Amino acid sequence: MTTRIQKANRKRILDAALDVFSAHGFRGATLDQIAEAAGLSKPNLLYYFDSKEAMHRALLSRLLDTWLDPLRMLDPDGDPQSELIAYMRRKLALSRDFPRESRLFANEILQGAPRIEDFIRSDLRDLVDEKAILLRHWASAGRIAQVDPYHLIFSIWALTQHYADFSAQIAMIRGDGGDPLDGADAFLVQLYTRLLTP
Amino acid sequence: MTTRIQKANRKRILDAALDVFSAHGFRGATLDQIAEAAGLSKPNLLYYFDSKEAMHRALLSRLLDTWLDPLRMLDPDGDPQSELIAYMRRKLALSRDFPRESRLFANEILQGAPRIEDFIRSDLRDLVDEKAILLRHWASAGRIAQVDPYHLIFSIWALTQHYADFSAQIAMIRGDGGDPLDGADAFLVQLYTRLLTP
DNA sequence: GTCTATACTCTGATAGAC
DNA sequence: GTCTATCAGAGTATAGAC
Repeated sequence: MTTRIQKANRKRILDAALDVFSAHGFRGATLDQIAEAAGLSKPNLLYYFDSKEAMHRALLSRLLDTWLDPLRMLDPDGDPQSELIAYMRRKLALSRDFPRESRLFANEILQGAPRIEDFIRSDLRDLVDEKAILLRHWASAGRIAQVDPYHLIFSIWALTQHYADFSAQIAMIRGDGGDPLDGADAFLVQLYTRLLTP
Repeated sequence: MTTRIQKANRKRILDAALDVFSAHGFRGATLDQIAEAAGLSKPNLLYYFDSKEAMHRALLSRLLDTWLDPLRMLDPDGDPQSELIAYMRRKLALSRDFPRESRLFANEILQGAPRIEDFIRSDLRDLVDEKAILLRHWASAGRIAQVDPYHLIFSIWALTQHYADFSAQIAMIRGDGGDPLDGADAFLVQLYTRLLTP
């Protein structure tokens, strides 16, 4: 039987591991750092997770489990332009609310996506292909401008995730006090409104 | 005296180190991998560079030395819209021609920019501030649309660097055969033309 | 369940022969 | 200049007491 304490400890460990993995990558992270951040001893970490890899896998699978949701929600029956702007906003909200998860993902891709290659080639690719067809329909029906659907999706990923993945740079340029995402929503709405209007 | 052979070996080592550092980050990279990629023994690497850090520093300083050039070239006396699109294209060309350098930079920022913080807070920040003023002038003179100058610059970074930093993902989604940047130029010209036209 | 102590591997760096 | 051999430290993981 799994107690409340066990659940709470697993949660604490994963939260600490997310801190460390997202900031240093898989190899750059050490169990010492994670133990320190979790307030537990190193062997105790390994009582809850079989290995460092197991922690990382747990984080990734938790992330991938919901990574597709924003794009999935793109409604074929909605207003095309509003739907796309709403999708962009859902992705931007993820960067605001879950920047560590975004950086964890970015680290994986930067390193050639060794641990999530299967996910990208199957689930993600299928979903993107499906939505690309939808975007093409919308474009040829004159409901949005003629744009390449794949680059349109990539652009939303690039622009929204940038605020999480490169937040260190943004903070250093804009002054560390304010919110790095300040004004991002208005700018991106303006950008996609102008891009998509037929 | 420095021989041709020494110069050539230093070059080989830096090239191999760029491969490894850009793919695995500083901590994730090992001297064994670099030695293997360079075709030299591990101690021989350390004959040419004092330490692993020294190799990394050499790569970063070489990179930062030219990192500002594309933005610097933004000409206050040119046509605003053409100048900005030309800037975007220079950045996109960097992603095409020097993807490893882009990933090296991305790795640094993801990890909080510990080694290039000074550069960002001084040189980069000053340049961005200077160009932001220029963009504001252009906007209030009605020569480009009213857009936030900082977010405009960030968007160019995000969109162009994405093609280098996330190329693994793009290749897996679009099919590994073709050039990940195929169609990117046309899409981005379309995007910025629509965004910037007053 | 949690800790101390420790085994064992990997990695950065050095010594010294050639 | 380049290599083989090796050291010292860090890092993951396990053993075993409590």
